[in-house]
Amino acid sequence: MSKYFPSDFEEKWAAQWVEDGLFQQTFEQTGITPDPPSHKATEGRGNKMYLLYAFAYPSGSGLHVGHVEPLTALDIMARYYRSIGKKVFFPVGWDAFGLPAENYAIQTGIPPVKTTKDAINTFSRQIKRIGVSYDWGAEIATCHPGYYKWTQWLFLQLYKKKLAYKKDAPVNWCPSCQTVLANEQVVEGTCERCGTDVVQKKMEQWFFKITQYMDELISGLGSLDWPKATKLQQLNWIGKSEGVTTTFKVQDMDIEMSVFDSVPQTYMAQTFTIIAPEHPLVYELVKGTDREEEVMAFVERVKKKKASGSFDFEKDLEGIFTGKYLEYPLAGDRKLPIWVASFAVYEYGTGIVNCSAHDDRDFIFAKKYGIPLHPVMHPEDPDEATKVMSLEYCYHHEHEGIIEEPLPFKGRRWGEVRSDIIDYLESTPYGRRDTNYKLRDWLISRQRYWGAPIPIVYDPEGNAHMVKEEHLPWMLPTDVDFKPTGESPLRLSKEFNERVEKLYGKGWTPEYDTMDTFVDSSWYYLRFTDPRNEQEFARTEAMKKWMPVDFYMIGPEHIVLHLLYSRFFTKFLRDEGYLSVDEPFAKMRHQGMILGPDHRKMSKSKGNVINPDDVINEYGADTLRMYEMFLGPIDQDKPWNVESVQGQYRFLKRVWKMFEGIKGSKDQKIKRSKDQEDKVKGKTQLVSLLHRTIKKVGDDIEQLKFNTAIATIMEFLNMWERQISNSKTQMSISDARKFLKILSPFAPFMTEELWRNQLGEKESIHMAPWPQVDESLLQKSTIIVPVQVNGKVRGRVDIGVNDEEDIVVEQALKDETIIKFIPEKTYKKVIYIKGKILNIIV
RNA sequence: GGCCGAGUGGUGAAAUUGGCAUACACGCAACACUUAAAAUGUUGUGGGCGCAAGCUCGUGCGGGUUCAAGUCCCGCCUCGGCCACCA
Repeated sequence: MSKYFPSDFEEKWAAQWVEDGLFQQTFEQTGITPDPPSHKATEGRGNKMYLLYAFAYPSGSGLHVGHVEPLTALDIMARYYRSIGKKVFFPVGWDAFGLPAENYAIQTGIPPVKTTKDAINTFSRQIKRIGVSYDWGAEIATCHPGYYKWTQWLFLQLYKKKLAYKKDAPVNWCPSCQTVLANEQVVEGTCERCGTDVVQKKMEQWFFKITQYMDELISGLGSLDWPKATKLQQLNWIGKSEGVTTTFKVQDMDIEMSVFDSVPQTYMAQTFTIIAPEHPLVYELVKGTDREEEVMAFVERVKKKKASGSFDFEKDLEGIFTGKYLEYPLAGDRKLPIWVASFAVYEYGTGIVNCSAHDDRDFIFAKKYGIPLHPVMHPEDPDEATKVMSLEYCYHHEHEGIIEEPLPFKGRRWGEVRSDIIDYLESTPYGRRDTNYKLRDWLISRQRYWGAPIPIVYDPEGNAHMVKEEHLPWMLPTDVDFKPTGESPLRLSKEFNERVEKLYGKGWTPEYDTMDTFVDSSWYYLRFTDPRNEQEFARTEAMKKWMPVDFYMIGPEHIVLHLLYSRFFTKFLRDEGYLSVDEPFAKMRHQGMILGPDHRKMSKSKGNVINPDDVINEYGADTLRMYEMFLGPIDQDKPWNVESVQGQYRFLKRVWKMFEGIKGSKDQKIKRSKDQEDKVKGKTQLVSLLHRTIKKVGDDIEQLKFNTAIATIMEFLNMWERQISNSKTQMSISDARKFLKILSPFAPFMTEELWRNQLGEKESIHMAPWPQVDESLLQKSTIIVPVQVNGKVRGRVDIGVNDEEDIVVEQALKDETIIKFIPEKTYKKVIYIKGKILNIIV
């Protein structure tokens, strides 16, 4: 047998597995008869295990070490769950539409179809090279007409239910990408992709009415096994808040204004009203008055500042008086001056707020412009109360204080009075209980080429009609120019325009926009269950068989958008009768980021990028996999260490060497002669450790603790080598086989090579069952227990596992080093935690 | 500003969930093999004191609970992530 050269066999086995179809066609088992539930099942419904890694965008630069970590983790799970008898479904697909390919086309003129195909080929090759046991038979790509046909179908279903609608709305526009961006794609006022300042623009846009499902998107989180932080972020994003909406008349005008307030306790403190600069009512208020010019100039200035992204609410806290007053009969004949204020948010609530002394921003604003304030709550300390009432500082409404007004509630506590005040406001003609959300409907229109065309056509009067289902897939035209013009590229396609007139009539025109790629990627896990179906997006039985996804691994960057959208689609399709699950992803975790050796995020400009191909060329794919899994906990950010990689290579070489000695040796019965006693003892110890290792590796994989699983395997190898050199004890072949098997999910290539060539097995190691743990071997008969005196470890005793306290104490008191610390030879108290520790208190 | 997470050797990190702190690995040092290097192997490796057995301090800082705290409680400090004008 030659030395360990991974390049000798890794690619051979990768090709062989594909040829033998080892991990293939699981989706075809989609079945009609569900499998009987397994007792081994710890996750998943019955015996199925749907494993999913976030839909990858096939970028031109190829696979990154950051992809290798989650891919390997899922692959380990896939191989492990298969060997304990689960039906594993582990499909692969490509989130293939999107801006980078189109931007590249703008630069080079190479069509996105071509670059995307190349990129997918590169990714596929690399993923196969690291041995990911994907089911390639279920491969899908969102840019394929066979896929986007159903994305368009989904759009039409939403349209039929009025959950897809068109509206003229101010949108975020990126001047560089020449496209509309969703709120979520605007980062600090700049475009998420190119960093250009985003501007506001009004356009007719298509929306999905995700807000229809807001309450269920909140309540559904309860049942999910997701990281706590992720759930919280979703909650914050939806931003539900309950309160009161009150409506009042503007003095001397025929205008009513509504305001939302989630802190209605302040209502008697409210002394002025602010309105967002973007609000159309601003113009109505000042139109034709002597304030019109000044106010509208202010509005323009603030809007521009906000659009540029440089708006800072503390620095730019400013406003202007409209000259109008809001009638406020809740406080007698009080009139609230109406101000346009830079910090009022048009998109939230009604865009109009009544302000009081009990809010930091309101307080600062009022002080700045000399607007009177009227505090109604104060602290219990009388000195402090005087300061608050004389407006020395803002006593924030989140503090627990004593209510002064309204009089019927006087003397009660702030937090406790809230509900009663809402009831009171509801009993007046002005208020009603109300709920507000931060979540907006989902803007899906994109003035872009490389996406799924929106399946809508317009008649000559401009009315929207659905593209007929028999015309799906509504093909993306190819005769387009990629130069950005601010128009949708599809507008200039001759074929596209002619197609519509031919199919629908003279003067009919297509919708030129394409869909946000998040639409494509928010239902792909359903298509996987029935990827070649041409009649339906997926058969109901197929989805019933596999859904929900049992384990989903995605990067933390997808916490908000992708997950909310996917949950929305799932709930919609359930309501339409296609699906029987409420939530798509039962269990989810996030992989951490692999940082550069300098502990910073990898990037070309920093020159700290590690290329997985280089690592494979030097050490092989097994080493790369082992290293990334050994680095640390999967959900944590971890720096790459160039030198540490060799540690894994060294370990694999040692394993390889061990199996050199195995070939040809037979399982021998060791004679129980005197000189053989060491051997027997060593062998017993080794076998016992092997079974503990098998158990721990399995447990660790199920808990995603891949780093400690590997450490455990290493400990076993250390022991194995020591036994060979100390007592000349070799393990039996059947035990060596078990060892190889538990290593095989981590290092699939080397273990396969040794399994077949060294152990002479005919079937792949990856089809072999996980070794059974012999529970009787897990028990040790004697253990070493640390002995503490007054809480400090002073010695150890060797005792039987089941020995009771008095025996252990007796043993401990025989030990000279221990007795040294018990000068009086007596003790007050003894604490013995069975098998763990003995503490003697003197 | 809000929410979440994290601080353990020279480095990446373990710690059966309150029970021997530093498993496993990297690095480093010495030795063996070698003409030499690489590779490999052996031994050592938290700080201080000591020839040594051993003692003592030690998980960001300060307190507390407990027979026992990296782990639980209270108060700080530092770093990272996300959201940030949401009334």
